[in-house]
Amino acid sequence: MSKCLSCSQAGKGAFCKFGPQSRAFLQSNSVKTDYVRGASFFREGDRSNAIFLVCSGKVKVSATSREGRVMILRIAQAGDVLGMSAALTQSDYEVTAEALEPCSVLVLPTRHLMTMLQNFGDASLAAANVLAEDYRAAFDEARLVSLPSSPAGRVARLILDWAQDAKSRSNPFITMSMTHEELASMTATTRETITRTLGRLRKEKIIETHGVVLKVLQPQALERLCAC
Amino acid sequence: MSKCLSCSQAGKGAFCKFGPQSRAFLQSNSVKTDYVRGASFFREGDRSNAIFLVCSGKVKVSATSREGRVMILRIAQAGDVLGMSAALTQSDYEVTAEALEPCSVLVLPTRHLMTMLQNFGDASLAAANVLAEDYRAAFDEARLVSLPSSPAGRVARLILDWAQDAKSRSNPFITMSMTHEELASMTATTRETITRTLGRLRKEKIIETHGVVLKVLQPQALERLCAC
DNA sequence: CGATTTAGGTGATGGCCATCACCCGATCGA
DNA sequence: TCGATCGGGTGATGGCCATCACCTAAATCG
Repeated sequence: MSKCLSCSQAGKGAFCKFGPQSRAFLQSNSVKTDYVRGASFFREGDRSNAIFLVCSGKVKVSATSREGRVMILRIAQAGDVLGMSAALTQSDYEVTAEALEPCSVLVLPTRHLMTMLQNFGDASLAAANVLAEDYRAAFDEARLVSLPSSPAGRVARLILDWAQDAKSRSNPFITMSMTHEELASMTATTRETITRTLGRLRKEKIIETHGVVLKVLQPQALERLCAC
Repeated sequence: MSKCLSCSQAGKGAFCKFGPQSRAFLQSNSVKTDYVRGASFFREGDRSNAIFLVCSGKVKVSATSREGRVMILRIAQAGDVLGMSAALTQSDYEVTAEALEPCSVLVLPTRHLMTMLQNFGDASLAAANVLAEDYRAAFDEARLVSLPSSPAGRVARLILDWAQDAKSRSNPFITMSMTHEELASMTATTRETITRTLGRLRKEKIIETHGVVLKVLQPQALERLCAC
């Protein structure tokens, strides 16, 4: 695997696998930028003017209602690209992207993105793959929130998703580095319900927690709860 | 606007605006297929092997939980393309596509899609736009279900979205050609709640219905209800 | 170090809505 | 023409969970 020049990592992201031409174009037309924890790349409703290639750090992607209710769509990491949909359709950003950790990012202005897509076939395909990932994240979120019939079920579903993810990395433990508040935003419920639901799952020996580490003891019980 | 050869319509969809080369390729490598009402193009979990260009008819795009709960993602129409994400990532279909009316469709096998994307720049861009639309549909659904705090709020939100849509076609009336059951599937609630909520909105003179035609009398009241 | 903020835990309460059950009218099919 | 099916309407009920309120411990910070 070739290295992603800008990240100096073996990139897994769609934009890390460019050929020499598109890579050179990307390098000379994007600006490397650093964000401190809490800083926003862009906010919901802003006019879109660039896409953001995450080189390091974690990024919270969310949308907010006027009343202040927050929906967390996903947590983006190195290799992910943010703002592609808004840039392609030349519309406002539909989400807010905010650094959860200090982040290093390549910022590629929309006009250069367009040039790149028109000139380099591999870039077009990469853009399509980025959008396919964005779509899956949104679809999974919709599914997570729509299908289980209760908040408790959604929490169960979320834990199951994590478990599957951990399993795919052959790790029996889940590292849950999110606050109850954030979990509530991902499952369309409230902080108190998260606290109580996790407490109940612990008491019923369905899960086990040690600090941020979580272990699933009875996957079937979780599946029964979410029923999806 | 050039005609979409296969639909013989002035196409609005991304795949209706091809140049002569890609259009010819599409024509000679896809198969025109008709589906009767109720027939499935593909079902959730099927191995993906083609994309589907809707030429006429309406298509319900949905996902189902094991327990039978249904989430309707969107209703696709002429010009829309279905199955792009699964084809691009060479994975199983993540949704079920089902004809709500007799449908005429161009079916393009995945291998030909890949060839097309590699050879024609406009096709790659069109694919990216299709994915951007898919993403927006999923995002909007997630937002609709996540942000309003109650089922009644989600119904209000849905009606507001329709109203905006109707307004953009400068039409004061909304044609609601869906059953209460289907509305429930779009708002993650139950048929009874839909019936009762619509009844309440009627009684409070917030909306007015005559058969399938719906008119919003007090948009502000709806916004207060959904609070998003 | 004291003050403040943040994360998490918990009790009380009340309303909403999922569920079950049943009914009615319209449409359809044989 | 008559069941059968489907879409829609409605009552009763009970449980879940959103909301509010308050508390504790830990972290942060001046």
